[in-house]
Amino acid sequence: MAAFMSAAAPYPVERLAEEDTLSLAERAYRRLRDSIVQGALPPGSRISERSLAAALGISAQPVREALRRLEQDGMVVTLPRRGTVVAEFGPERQAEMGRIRAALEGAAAALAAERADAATLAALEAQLQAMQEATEAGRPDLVSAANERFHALIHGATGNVFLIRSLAALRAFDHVGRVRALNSTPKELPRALREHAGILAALQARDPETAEARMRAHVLRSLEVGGLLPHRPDRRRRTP
Amino acid sequence: MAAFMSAAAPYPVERLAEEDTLSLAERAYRRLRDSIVQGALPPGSRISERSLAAALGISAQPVREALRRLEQDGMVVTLPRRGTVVAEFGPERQAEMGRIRAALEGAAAALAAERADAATLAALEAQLQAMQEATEAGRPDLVSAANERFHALIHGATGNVFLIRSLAALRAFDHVGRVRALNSTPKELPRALREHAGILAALQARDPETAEARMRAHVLRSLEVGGLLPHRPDRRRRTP
DNA sequence: TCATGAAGGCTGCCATAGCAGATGGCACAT
DNA sequence: ATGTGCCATCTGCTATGGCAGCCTTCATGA
Repeated sequence: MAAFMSAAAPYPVERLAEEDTLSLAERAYRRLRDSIVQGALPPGSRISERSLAAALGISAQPVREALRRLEQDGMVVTLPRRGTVVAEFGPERQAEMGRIRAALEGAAAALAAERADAATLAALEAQLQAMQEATEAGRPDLVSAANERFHALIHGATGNVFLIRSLAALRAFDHVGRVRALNSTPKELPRALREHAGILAALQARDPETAEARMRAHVLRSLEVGGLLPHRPDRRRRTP
Repeated sequence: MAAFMSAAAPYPVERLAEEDTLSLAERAYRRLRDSIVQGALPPGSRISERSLAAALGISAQPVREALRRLEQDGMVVTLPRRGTVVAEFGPERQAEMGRIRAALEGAAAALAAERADAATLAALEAQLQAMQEATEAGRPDLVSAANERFHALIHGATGNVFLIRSLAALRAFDHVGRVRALNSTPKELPRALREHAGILAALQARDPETAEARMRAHVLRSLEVGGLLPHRPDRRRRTP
């Protein structure tokens, strides 16, 4: 049970909120989510509200809330009066979640193109610049951080709670696959940079359709690089 | 507080599970959600865990869980130690949720095209037939019911919990607008029928791209008919 | 040997009680 | 009349305990 005592978590965006002021349920949720995506809690692991609460040193109530959220995210499945188990997500599950994320990121980009204010656009430009410098410096870790912030800014620009929460869960889901994609080939970093620039251009031009298409293609291609989706050179076949 | 005592709920799909065996939290969630989307709890209404629990005749714990889920759905917003309030969702919010739903429904259709089994395809054909007959009989209510089941079948065919839950929340969100769209003009029913037929054809052809495109267009157009999105005759402008 | 069933230990679920933080009003001083 | 500090009262949040199902187990009987 020492897994829950791990210190760091790889999602700097959410760290902005003070760790101490967060509710116990929220902390338990993030901790469990990180433990699952990092493999500390492999699929099939049985999770008991009581024992987990004891391991975390808190009551069973916040733990229960955290498990409920994880269930909504599809990370655990609980049979009533039976137990809660970490869900199985093999490659096909990962691919599913990735395609769903591509769709939602596209919708977020479209909405952001309509209502992003000047400050947000400036912040996006700053993150793009940071990504550029990190790319030239050959620092994939900094690129990854700027990448996360870039997307988080777009999510926030929509002002839609449902979208923000869903995308936060989905991005946490395949965070590991995303950094792996960035480190795959040396050509990957500048390509991601170019795509981000294209997305930002569409946002500045207030063009929802283009922003959505580019963002969607960006996510899908990063999934292919990460090995979660098969490469599809031909996407033009149609049904009569 | 008699609003929570209302009997019927307009989502026949979820009624398949026995009402008695559902947890109190689940029942409270659906009840509150229906009360909100039907306007019984207008935006800005303050909701107290305790008083609401007393009105429902249950403890505060299940009510709290229901409120957390509604918060994830973006229907309520709660300030810590301050209170919970029904969120404001004017036309622009409705439009947002509609576009998000279009994106997710598209993803669901794409996944369903890959892994829907023969039984599901047959069931979809049956619902299409039912929709056809209801259309010819001039029964918009039956068309609406078959419509909901058609989409629910596709959602279930994906086998993705996250997708299923998200779409259930989104569809509950603008259920009223959807029936209004179906009853808008007499040409609407056969058009929806044709679009469904086209989607099913793409599913049977195992063509994810076409299925996604058609489903997405179908949802977007129904949103336009419902007045939630402006009509966009030209969608081909691009950013250089 | 094998079916059976009762008991104990699990599980998630719910009710109750009490906590700290936030709010509004009121008395008081300026 | 206005600013100020205190207190009753509200809120969401958490801890504790007990409930009803589910599952395993082992003694009992045929």
